[in-house]
Amino acid sequence: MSEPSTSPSPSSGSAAPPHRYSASLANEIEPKWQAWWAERETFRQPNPGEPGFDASKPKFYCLDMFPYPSGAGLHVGHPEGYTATDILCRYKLMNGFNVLHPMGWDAFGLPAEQYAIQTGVHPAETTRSAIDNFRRQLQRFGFCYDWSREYATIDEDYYRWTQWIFLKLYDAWFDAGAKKARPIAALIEGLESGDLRVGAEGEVAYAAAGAGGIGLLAHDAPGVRRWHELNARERRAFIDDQRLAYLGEQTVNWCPKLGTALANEEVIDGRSERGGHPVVRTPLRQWMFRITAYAERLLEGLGDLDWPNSTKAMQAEWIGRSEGAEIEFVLDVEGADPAIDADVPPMLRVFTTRPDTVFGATYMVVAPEHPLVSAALAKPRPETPVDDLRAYTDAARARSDIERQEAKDKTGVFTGFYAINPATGERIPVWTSDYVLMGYGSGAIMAVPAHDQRDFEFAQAFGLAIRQVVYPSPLYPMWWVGNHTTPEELEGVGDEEGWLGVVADFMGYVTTNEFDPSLYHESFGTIINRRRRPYSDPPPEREGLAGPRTADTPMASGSRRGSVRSTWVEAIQEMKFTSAEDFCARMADPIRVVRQGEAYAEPGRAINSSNDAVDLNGLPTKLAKARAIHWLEHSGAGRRRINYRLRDWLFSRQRYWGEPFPIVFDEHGDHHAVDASKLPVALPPMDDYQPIESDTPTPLLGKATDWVRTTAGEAGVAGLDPDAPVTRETNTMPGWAGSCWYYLRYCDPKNTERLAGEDAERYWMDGGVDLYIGGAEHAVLHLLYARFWHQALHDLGAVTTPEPFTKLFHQGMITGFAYQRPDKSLVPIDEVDESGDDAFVERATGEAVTQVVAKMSKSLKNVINPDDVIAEHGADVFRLYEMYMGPLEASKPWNTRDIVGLSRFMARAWRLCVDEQTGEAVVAETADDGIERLLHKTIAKVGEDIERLSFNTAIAAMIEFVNAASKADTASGGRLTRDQADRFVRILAPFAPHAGEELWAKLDGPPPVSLAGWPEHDPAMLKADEVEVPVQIMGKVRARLMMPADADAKAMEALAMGDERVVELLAGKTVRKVVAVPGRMVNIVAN
RNA sequence: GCCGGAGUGGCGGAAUUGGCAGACGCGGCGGAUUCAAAAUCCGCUUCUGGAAACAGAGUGGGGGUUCGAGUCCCCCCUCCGGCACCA
Repeated sequence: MSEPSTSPSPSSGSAAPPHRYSASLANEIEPKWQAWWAERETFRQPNPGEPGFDASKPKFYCLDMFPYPSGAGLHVGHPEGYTATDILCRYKLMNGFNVLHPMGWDAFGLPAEQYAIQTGVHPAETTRSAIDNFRRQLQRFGFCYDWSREYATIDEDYYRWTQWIFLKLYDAWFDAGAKKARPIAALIEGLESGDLRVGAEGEVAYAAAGAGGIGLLAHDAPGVRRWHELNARERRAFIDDQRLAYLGEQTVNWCPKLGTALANEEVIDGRSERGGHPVVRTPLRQWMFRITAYAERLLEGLGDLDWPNSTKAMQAEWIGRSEGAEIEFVLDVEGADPAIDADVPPMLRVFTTRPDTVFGATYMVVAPEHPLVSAALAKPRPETPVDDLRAYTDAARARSDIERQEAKDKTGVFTGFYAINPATGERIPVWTSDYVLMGYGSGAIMAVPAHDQRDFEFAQAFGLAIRQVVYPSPLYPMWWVGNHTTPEELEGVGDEEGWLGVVADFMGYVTTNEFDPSLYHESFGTIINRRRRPYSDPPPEREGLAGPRTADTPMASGSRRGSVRSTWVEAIQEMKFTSAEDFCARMADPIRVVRQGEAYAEPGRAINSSNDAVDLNGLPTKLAKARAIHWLEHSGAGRRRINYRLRDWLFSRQRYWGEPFPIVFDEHGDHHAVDASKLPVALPPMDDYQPIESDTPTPLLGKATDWVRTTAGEAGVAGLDPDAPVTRETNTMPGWAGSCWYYLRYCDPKNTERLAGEDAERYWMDGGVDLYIGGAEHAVLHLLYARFWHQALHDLGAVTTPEPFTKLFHQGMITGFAYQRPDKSLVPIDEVDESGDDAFVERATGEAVTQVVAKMSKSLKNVINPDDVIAEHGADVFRLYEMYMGPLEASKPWNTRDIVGLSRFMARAWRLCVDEQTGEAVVAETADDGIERLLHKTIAKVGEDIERLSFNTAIAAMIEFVNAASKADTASGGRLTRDQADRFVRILAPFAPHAGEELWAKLDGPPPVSLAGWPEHDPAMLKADEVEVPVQIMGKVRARLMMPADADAKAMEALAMGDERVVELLAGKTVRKVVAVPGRMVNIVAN
């Protein structure tokens, strides 16, 4: 293979050696090697079945979150993650992997469209030029992407398959019995054969229900109909309602400023995630994805993923699984006129996580949007305050989400209705209040003011009854111990929560020590530790991942604040015992221990909870719940139920710059799919992007009238008369659509038959994407949507793996410095002067400001442009600096001053191998043993550190090696032998690939070094014969002795005890114990 | 309030399994080289006391377990990210 020639770098200063490593040298060799790689397609990775593919190698699919190519160009944050994956990929290549490392463009999106609105330039034009700029910038970093796989989501060849996936989900339903998606055809088959029937509320009824899982509707449930009992319209409506992609009338988040509706996930604090514009709620008929059907699987699937805890927790929280019960409260309409009350629903169905507190439900609340409120307004009850109620519901509807969240005080109005509490038989009032949300559960609650803080505040505000039905669990055994002393009675209380032993110790403590309330915290710690048994809170009842959270699970909680234990400690602190007698006497009084003015929402023991059919009294909350549910199911008043916070995913946008839906509507308004063979449905050209001003959200594509009005034949709809007039769907897909499956397309980006060839998909996606690196801002949105599509596609046989991303990693944000005035306001960096040692003053005022870390922003003038940094230092130094700043996952400030350290390192490394005068390789004849050992150690360390993405320590190890080698004897002409330099350059190359290639070429290695093997290391060389061992006396290091590395504990002890200084220090003391850890240290205990 | 993280020199950070705290880099100080500067090279650089040897303190604070704790346990504080009237 030929080696590109390097001309001597132009001398910048008169004295600088001609071949010194410098920015100008870097800017010369870097583009040269980039061109070399591109020309030879060094990083082109063939697919299975293609020439050059080696099936004997293992695969490694390493994915970066592809960027949205903005007009502003690359930010320093982009190359952080990209450099990390690049180093790892190069390392894997050197270790004999087939590496898939692709890059592409997430190119549909709002910024390009907004720019088009302002300037009239077509979004495709601005996007294409932004892509060219991004590509240029990324290539300047020398990343080893397989550019032959590049594509953009706006390519028709790509979004054709995005539309295809939409149709796949459109043509599928979620079979709750099988817990997976199946084709619509299977649903129709099931209905026609009679296996499936149609429920009263449009659900699927199963023959096997009852024996099967929870929530399945049985054939014999009330109102269930057979398929043949439905007419054609009903059948169509039923089927359309079952689709994974369905048209739903929803209250949507409409953002007038952006001119589009947004998904729940895109709305934060009542404002749009992008741009922070106000969002209002308005009803709209929109395409939705039935992601809620996958709630359980999306949650369960998290357990097996190697993802950051925070991200798993956020997804779990977003899915929001709650276990509890559904309870029916019959409305008390006795004595009312049946004719008038025909429209009133017979009962209120509520969801609760605390069925054990049903005896404490003293009133009910429905959301202002609840049908019962409309019923109360239409046909008022005798007690209904009609005017107040109307005023309240009107106000609640007008209130934006922001205002709702800001309101603290509980407000509400009585509806005039009463319901019967199924546990107590009491007649309880039904109120409406906006603290109950229509979108969660059934929009109605049973209120238990004694044990729910919100209900408590509401009851206080309106003078409603409060009944305590739970006694604080931690105090319950203490209270019991205070009153019952016989072993039999203690037995009776049960100790399944593990409290009694600790209570016994605490009793011992309070009876033998003086009381000091301020020491309660410490004494608990002491007691718990003295018992030497793992202390555990009652098993978690919180929603989240399945299974107990122990220290071994990735979800283990670091914080125990707010736990039952904290409640206990707080309650005891507040009681301020003064003596042991006081303790025993007051623990006997249950009322004293409940804090005033607050609901007790923690687990405890049930009290005041029994009727003729069920008795919960004395049961711990967990058991009380189970018994309450058992009773509800038997009495028919309710059933066990799992509720999710997750809502269906709103998929329609009213914008231009997105994928069109492959859907048309016929004259009846029924929707039809465009035939898959007729895809893509191309985005029509337009030159007017102004949003349509309208009270009702109107899609922009409506302006393309020639495109919208077409015929079934023209649009490619099978099953309709080709001449039948149809109108196209004018909404477009959101930006998430393209990024939901892009990782699949990389497997086989040119395939025209499938979204990716089967062999390619099976090979690269085997076990999922091996490593996915990107920002934590996508923790919920992109990563949840992509998992949903993937799981659905897996069900439907389009992909082979159940989860897309096996290992996920978030790189931290690169921040910048800013300066803060005493009042905490920030000052741009160009308005600040340094006034001595790390002190800063604001130029305008002369006042002192302090340096703080802040997000890079235009207003703070602290944005770093990667192009500038490369011009000043070169890409290799840039890469090294970003990797050396700190742990990849940490957010770190860019400090321009620090980069020079990596420049110096590169120069030293270069000088280690190259004569700065001649530019020739300089090598020693003989190897220095110490350097050889250090090289082995460094090779091992760098390899391990790359594997665990600890690039900062890997670089530190290489710096150490270069520093040590630079100091080595130079008598033989060089510091490293050719063989040593060869090995060092190979480990340096993944980090600084251009300099790596250049040095490799100088050392006569055949390029590219990128495909040379990773050097071996000999584990025997990592061990020294003699090690320095610290000798501690009472835990303090008092001496350091050289000892044989393989000395055993006895020998070490003897050596330590024989040391002069140790003998001196031990004079007059008795040696109690000696602990010697071979190869580590010796500790002598003496007094 | 809830969930997830973090807190170590002047600064960025290291310490992988409970075993020498501060690797490595920046900055600073001193020196060599130079007419001079840059660059480069060498030495020192946690704090306190001391000329030094050395002694004491030290990983946000308080307690505990252990021969030994930055690391494990308990309590508290601060900061960052996320969620939030979710029944």
